[in-house]
Amino acid sequence: MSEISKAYEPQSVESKWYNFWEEHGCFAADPARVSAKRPAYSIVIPPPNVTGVLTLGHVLNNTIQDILARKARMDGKEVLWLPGTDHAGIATQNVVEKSLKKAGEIKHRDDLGREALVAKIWEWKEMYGGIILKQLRALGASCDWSRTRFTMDPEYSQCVQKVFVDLYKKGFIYRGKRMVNWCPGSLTALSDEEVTMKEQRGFMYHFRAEVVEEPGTFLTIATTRPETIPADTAVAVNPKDARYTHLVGKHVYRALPLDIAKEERIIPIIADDQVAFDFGTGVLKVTPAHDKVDFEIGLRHKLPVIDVLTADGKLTAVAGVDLAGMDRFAGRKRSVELLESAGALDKVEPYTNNVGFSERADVPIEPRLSEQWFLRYPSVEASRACVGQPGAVGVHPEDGVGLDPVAINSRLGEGSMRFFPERWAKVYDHWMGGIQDWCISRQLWWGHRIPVWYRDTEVFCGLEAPVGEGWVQDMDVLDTWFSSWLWPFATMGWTGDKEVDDQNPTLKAFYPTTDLVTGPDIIFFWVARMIMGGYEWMGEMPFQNVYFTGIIRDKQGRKMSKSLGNSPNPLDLIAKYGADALRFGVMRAAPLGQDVLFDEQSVELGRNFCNKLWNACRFRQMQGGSSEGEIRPDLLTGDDRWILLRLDQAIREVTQAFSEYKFSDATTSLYRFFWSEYCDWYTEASKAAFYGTDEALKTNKLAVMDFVLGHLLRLFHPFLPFITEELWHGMSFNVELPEDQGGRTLMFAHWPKPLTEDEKAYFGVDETSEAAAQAKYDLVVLGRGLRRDCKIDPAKRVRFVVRPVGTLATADVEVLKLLLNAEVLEVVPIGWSSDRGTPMASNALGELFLPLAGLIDFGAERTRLEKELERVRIEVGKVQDKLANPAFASMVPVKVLEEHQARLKEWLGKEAQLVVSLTELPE
RNA sequence: GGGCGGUUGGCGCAGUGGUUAGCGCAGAUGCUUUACACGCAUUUGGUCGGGGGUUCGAAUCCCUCACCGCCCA
Repeated sequence: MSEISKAYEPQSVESKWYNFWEEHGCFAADPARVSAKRPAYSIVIPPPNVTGVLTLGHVLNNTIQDILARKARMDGKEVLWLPGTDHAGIATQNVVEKSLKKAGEIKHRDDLGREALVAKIWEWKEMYGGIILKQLRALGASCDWSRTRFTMDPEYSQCVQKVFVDLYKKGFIYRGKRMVNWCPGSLTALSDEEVTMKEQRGFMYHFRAEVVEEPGTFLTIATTRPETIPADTAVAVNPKDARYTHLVGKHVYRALPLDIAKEERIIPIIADDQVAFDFGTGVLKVTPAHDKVDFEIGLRHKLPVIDVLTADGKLTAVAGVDLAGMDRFAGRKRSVELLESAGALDKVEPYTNNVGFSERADVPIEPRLSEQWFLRYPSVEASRACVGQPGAVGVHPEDGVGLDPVAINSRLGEGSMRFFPERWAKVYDHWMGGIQDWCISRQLWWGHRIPVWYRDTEVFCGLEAPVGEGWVQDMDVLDTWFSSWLWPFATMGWTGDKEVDDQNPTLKAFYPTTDLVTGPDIIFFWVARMIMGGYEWMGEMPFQNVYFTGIIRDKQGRKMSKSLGNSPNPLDLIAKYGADALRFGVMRAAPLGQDVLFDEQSVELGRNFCNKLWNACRFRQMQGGSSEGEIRPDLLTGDDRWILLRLDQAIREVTQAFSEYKFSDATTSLYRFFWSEYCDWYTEASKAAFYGTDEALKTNKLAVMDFVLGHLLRLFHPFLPFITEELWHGMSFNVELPEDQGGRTLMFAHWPKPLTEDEKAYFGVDETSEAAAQAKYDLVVLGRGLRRDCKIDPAKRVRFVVRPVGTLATADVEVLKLLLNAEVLEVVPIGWSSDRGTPMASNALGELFLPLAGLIDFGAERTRLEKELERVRIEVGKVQDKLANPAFASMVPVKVLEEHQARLKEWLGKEAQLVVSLTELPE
């Protein structure tokens, strides 16, 4: 740092150091280095979609991971941060299909056929896939790129197949014709987790159906989906519903379709407990083909199933000529018209209900009967038990009643896995408690093909196609999450062959992983399933701690979205402000457990912060001298001792914040220490020495500064990796350190430790020295206030007089003088008295006078003093009232009582002083 | 309907029984003071969502209501 620019310029610095780290293998994890003295630390990245580009959500998530990884390296751990991407079945296939259509290459995927399309997607993936991993480098992510994995790597695919076959053989996987969530947009089945409920404003249609056995009697039925009337195979009432019991067992004419003869539209009136009295008219139309509940009713009553919808959500000929070929929503309108024309429509009311939407395609899902593969989850008990419940002692809300405490604890786990924030453990436990089988087959082409083959009635499940002629492989692929749930070990070279895996050094060293950082929105999709997968195949949980980030929103609290255009491109922000600025800005705004309101201003603040750090080091450099000086305790000033104690405090706070995953707390502590304490007070005060002539004092102060800055850069490194590395070298803090402990790079410098008692004694720092310095700075603030109140030009250097309670060291006098911008600071003994009416302020250090030799406006001074007196008297009153309460004195702890008495004394002292000042003030 | 989270100065937050309720941003005023105007100094804003209770003492604990958000049905 021979020539230092006035402002920090991140662009060249960032690429320089990132390349340096990569070239020197700083991110590489080596299991051979793991030992008792060098424990392993590992994180697997939540693999972004291979089609993904960096968003602020990724910035938040990956900055946290990088901070954790870098902190762990400084703690002397062997760190593996394993990166990679997810093939993301539906999303990727959609993206590529769309781009092919746009390019005019195809009109429909059938134009290419399965094999050719998959080949095209691979081509696309090789060309554009994984851009996001390159973007993560710009953020400073210290991933071990040599271990980058993709969920469709050959080895990874092998894992997926093995797991399927294993579960099949264990009886956890079965195939069946069931009601599933069908996405008419993507033409595939979805799992329950991929369906999100959305409130929809629609209508409740009331229509009449005539009772066959009692002509002229009508049942009124309420429905939101009249287009499915042609698929009704019964109407149902509650058996206890007195309004309808007499009709049970009779029949009605189904209202639609109209082109079929009435006699062919007769359906039974049945009784079923599922029917709610108070919903609609209490009469439910039963449509087994198009509703989950109705399907179950249909099973119970052996009703036929009539399917009137195609895969892409159009009505079939079965729905009648009037509706055939129409889209389901157009069909809804049309069916209402038909009911009306037939005189069967009773009334239409606005109605708001929740409709399941396909998460990917954002269209309403269609419950649909189809042949799919399902998984009964394995290792559920262990997975549910391992997550520590908040306050997990006592009774479980659902079924803990009557269990003895030991049983409850083993059921709920001793919290061997921890969630941050803790409350997600409850959500997890609740879901695990009501877990439903997982529909794992998808009617897509991009993904892991299901390893099952058919020949006539034969079914074969295995890693390889069975020998013999005529076998046809299942057409479907597996849900993407069926590969993601193996991520923590499949990425580490797991094979499923125990003997081989036991010899796998990566697995041995780094599994289970230490931390997982992800969003709570995929707690069921991914986190829960990984836990079950971990137990099932590794016999252990896959991670020890799970940190759930918040959701990034704009400053108005809205979610980031493309359509709103409120989602800034992180790369633009990095180009404008620097990666460190972005990281710091985001982390400062992201408290544990809360959504992050993002504002570009916070990145600007990060930029300003980096610039301040840059300039603080620049100031130190400008004072000259080597950076290897030893601190001489005998030469320490009050300011030096104070900043050493503040540093100690900052180290404690930041380290503590890390242990609780409270990153915004850590940034707050760092911000306060560096800006408010080190810059505003210590650096400013140091100028008194640097502008002076005491060379020994100067040299010692430089040593203190280097000590503090050296620690400071380490504390900042996980948050601001680039600028800290640049300064670390620029300040030559690396020079005397061993190569692997900060000599080559700050990345491996040791994390700072708080001062030991011995060190404190050596430096002579204690609470007294801290309080003394604090009082000095307080007095400066009071003195500046006097200047302001007396309307003295800030640039004007004036005379101050200080009357200290004890003794004031020369260095302290110099500091006071400088910080007060005083021409002269006269120290006077206790007996000294000022001219009448001299403005004065006092605190624990002593009294400070601003003699103005007749320049003062006595009226203004009187107002100032009276205002102050009023404030002080209010406080005196408050404390007196408390102490006057007999219950207070008798019940309160001694410590609190003494504290109040001391406080009263202090206030009374101030009051007396003000009274004196006022009486002395000339009229 | 059930569960969870939130409500503290204009904005974002900290503060889980004992101070004069803090911090950052924004605002105001004044400063091109030789580290930094991406800066410095000073400074204005709050009866801690409403009500009730426990306590010598409540932003903090309990009850209740209201509003906002998320998840599950």
